[in-house]
Amino acid sequence: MKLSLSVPADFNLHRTIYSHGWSSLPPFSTEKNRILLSRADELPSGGVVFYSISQPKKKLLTIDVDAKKGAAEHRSEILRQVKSCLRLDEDYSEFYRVSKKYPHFRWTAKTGAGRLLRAPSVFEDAVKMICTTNCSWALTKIMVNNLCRKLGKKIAADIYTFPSPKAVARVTEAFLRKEIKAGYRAPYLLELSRRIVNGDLDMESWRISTKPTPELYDEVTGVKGIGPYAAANILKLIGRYDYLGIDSWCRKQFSTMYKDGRKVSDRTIEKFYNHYGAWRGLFFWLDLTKHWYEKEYPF
DNA sequence: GCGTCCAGGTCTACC
DNA sequence: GGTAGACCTGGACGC
Repeated sequence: MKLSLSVPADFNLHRTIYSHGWSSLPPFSTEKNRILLSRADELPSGGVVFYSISQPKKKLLTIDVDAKKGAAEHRSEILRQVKSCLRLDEDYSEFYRVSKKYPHFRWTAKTGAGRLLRAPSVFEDAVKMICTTNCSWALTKIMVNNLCRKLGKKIAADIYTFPSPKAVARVTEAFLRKEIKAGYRAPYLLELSRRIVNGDLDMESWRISTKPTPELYDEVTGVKGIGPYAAANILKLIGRYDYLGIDSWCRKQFSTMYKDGRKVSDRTIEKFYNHYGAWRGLFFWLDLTKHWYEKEYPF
């Protein structure tokens, strides 16, 4: 089954797929030499699907739903998931208007950069974000792969969905430590999942929250295992760009770009991007990753 | 092949 | 409010 979806004129699938590392973590996957994003999904209705997204025309996406790898009849649900992951319902015209004021950032509007790929659920984004903390990218990939393979639903050979909060909540801390390789993050993942299942935590409401960002930031950092770095990046995937989310890679990259490799404090970096206002987190990220598209993606 | 060391973000205890 | 140490793993390195 093939679905079509019209997209805003400023949308660029290539830029969104490679906006950060999510496209190389399951249940997302990409293909070498093709601008194509695939995903295995367990839909809110319970159906499982596998689909691939391409952009044959500037204002049109094609979604190829593989009928052999899951039920293909969930048309509206699939479209809703794709729109959410690719940030198609969000308006970036204000961001591009601001970016045009800065010669250093005029390229963002010209290339359609800015939409950061996200998962259909905040839960998946949050779990993955915790799995990026205090470890190498290689270990993040191992943890997320294990989560999908051992707790997700199998769709086809080597294709699994991301586990639901319920699926994570029913395993033990020892399982998460040893089988998923989450190590000391295991109690964080377990508490997060169990709080969702018990109804103590409604992460999904963060995407539609009208709370001021600092208030939401406090709520996000209130979840065990989510500190300043993870919270800032989760907020970016919600559409709030007030915080930078500086990690060791960002510090190094900033230092290389602007300080001849000298050590820099986070305060210096924050001051550097402060005048970009509510969009500073997005300017910060696009600035540090601009070279990816000219050289090679690091994930 | 084995042992040691280091990097990485967050939490907790302590000052 | 700031700081030190623990947490855990993979990878780099030396032997």
